Amino acid sequence: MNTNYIDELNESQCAAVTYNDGPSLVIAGAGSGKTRVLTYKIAYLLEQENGYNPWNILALTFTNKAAREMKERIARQVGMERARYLWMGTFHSIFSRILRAEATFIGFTSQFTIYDTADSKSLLTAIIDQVLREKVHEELLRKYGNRPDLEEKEKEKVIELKKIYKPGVVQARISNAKNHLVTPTGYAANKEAYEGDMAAKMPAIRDIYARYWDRCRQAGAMDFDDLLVYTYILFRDFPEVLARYRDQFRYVLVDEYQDTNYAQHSIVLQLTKENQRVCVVGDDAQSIYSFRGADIDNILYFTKIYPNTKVFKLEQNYRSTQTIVCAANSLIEKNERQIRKAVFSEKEKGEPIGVFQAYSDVEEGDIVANKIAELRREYRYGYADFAILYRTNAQSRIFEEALRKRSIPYKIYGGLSFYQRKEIKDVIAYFRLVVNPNDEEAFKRIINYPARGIGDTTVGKIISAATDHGVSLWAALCEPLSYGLDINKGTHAKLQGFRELIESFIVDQADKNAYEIGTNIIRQSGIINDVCQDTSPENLSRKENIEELVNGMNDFCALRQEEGNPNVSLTDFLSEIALLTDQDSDKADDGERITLMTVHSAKGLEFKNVFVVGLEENLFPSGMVGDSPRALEEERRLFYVAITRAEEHCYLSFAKTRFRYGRMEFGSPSRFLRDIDVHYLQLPHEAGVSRAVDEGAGRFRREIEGGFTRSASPSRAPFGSTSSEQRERPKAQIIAPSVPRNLKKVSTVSPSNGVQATSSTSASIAGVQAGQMIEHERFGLGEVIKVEGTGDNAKATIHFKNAGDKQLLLRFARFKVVE
DNA sequence: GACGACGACCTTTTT
DNA sequence: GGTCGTCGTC
Repeated sequence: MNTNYIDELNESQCAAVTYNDGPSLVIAGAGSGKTRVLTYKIAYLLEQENGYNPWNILALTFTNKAAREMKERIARQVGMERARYLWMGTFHSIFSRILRAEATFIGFTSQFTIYDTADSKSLLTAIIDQVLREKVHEELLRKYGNRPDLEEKEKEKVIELKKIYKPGVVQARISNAKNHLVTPTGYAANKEAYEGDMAAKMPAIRDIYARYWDRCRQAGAMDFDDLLVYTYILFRDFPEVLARYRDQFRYVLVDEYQDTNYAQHSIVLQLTKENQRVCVVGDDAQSIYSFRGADIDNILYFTKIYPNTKVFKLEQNYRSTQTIVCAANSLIEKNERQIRKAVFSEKEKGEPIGVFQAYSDVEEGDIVANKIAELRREYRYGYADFAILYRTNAQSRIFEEALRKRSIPYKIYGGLSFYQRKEIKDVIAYFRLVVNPNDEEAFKRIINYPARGIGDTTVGKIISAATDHGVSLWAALCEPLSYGLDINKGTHAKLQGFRELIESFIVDQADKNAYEIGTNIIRQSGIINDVCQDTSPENLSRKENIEELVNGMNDFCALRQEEGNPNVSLTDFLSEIALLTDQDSDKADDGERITLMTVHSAKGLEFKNVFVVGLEENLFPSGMVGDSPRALEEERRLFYVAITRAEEHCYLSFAKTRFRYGRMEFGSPSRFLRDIDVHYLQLPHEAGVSRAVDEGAGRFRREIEGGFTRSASPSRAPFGSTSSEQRERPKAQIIAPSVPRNLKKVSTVSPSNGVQATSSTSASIAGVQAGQMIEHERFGLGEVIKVEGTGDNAKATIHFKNAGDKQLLLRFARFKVVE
């Protein structure tokens, strides 16, 4: 435990940490130790005399990763036994926790489903179709009366309209409304919204929104935006509930405040308006998520909302060379809307930022790959010291090819996440339906998967019967007769078969943990058979993914049990994964690789060497900015984020021609290249772009610090990680015994609790004492601090070298004593 | 209900 | 250029 951490802070960091008499706004320039300030501030709050209890502190972040890392760092300061009771997490996860506890107030159950973006889009597609049909039908009826011969015309009209009502666009508008806390009623009454819809030729959006809202409620489901909207409504309509949380959260901290939207801002205000104990940290220059509803005004005008705000500016950059910092400053200066600050670095001056011109996108790939090889030779960098950042994911392919050609290892971020894969979504849909049978999207997904002869026609009938009677699809399925379902005997039997299957799982669920019920479902639903039908590569990979999921569930249950939570239900598992993203299961640190990612996903990261590529007009800045100055400024901030990821070397490149949408296109260098003071650039020796190279920038010799790599934080996904360490552990067998090929030998599953009994759960655990060193399967080496309780309740506090302090129930803990 | 052909589409994406 | 959704055929 480190008690003198205050000494490690610079003056402004220290001031920000120790001030807590009122609202504070910490403007944290890139690389200025923002996370350090937040963690130390929380530690400081906990350790003050008459200080705060951990559960009095609410700390909100945007990513699970940020929350986890911060919690670990705080645990290092104040110990895990206190840190674990902090309310620290993403907006969405904290609010879903609150909503599950208070679900009845807003007419939900605590089992509510969380629809991901795909679910919500799929539901919207269905609703758009429905609403348009009805509208067109009504209109023709009104105009011409009942004429069956107009059916064709009706169909055509619907198809035409569907081209305008694109699900993605409709979804964005509804999401935007929710982010501004506008409910369907409010939307219908909102003149501005209606005019916007008319301008977009989509007057029916208000109806679509209303129906979407109702259908979600009917299904007992919330989308990501609803988690915010309903939290706001809960606090607004039930002052006694708000009072409870307001009294509990005596101090509220928000990370990345520049990325908050109106709803998030409003909820923070609900909680803090009265006592004003709030601290927000952020950098307006790094606000790059306005397309997701983030409103930079929240940070720009924070001091207007909280008039007594004390503002702290962290301006010393500890990450980058002076040249990189100055170049970035000269760029961001071109923005109007910002909080002025003077970021500076006291590191070496460093080398100028190299600018490369390529004739084609392919050549750009070659130039970058060659430069990487050159830098590696010259400075002995590891592969992990490099990142290639681009504006769009589509640009990654060229660089992949260039790197592959030279056998340079790389990893790509982005693309389909684990939980977005079809086979995983199918399995999860079963889980979801078992937990919440009203879940419409889960229902539609699996009613005929694996194929059981229930086709689209039947599903269509169920849907219209359900909507006509205002019940869920499940309710309609259970009582087809009462809801006037017109189906034949055979279909009826198939439907009831499905109902019985799901009901058997529901019954099963009562006395089984998530892992057991999960494997049961996968076996008995027929998913296994479907996946094992043949050994095609796709099926093999699907099988592996499902195994991965099951292993994740096993880990999840085991971990929760170790922490003293014996009954891990399917609901627990689902609510955990609903808000997980791929970034959370960091398969990242599996060695020496170059990183390829979009600038957006690079936010918050740092690399010794950064290549920002594709700096062309209509690409970076994106062609979508049009003539909107606001959008252009956001693109500029995005470029600012890109440059400030670099610690030692930064390179910018553009190509004169590029393949896009299958066509060769000509491009011109990005206007952003001209926004950077030429003093900090090393321009290519080409006519037109060439300028005198600044010799004064000098050259710095980097001290080569031996063959090290930056030690990545030991953070890890709560479970389901794909790291190699865990791959080596025995896997649970879920595949039908008839097809055991290719499967590694697996351990037996103990019938009592469903958790693997492994060799490391040895008898020696009975004699664990303080002071011993142990090796845990998951957390690695650690020292036993103390042991309390006896028998089944025996609990050890262990200080892990890489994972911080943990309290584990010996009964379940999987470790062995080492000498 | 499965499969192949054809056409429309295309930014970024913390949850 | 690559993906996804729709439509027509067996």
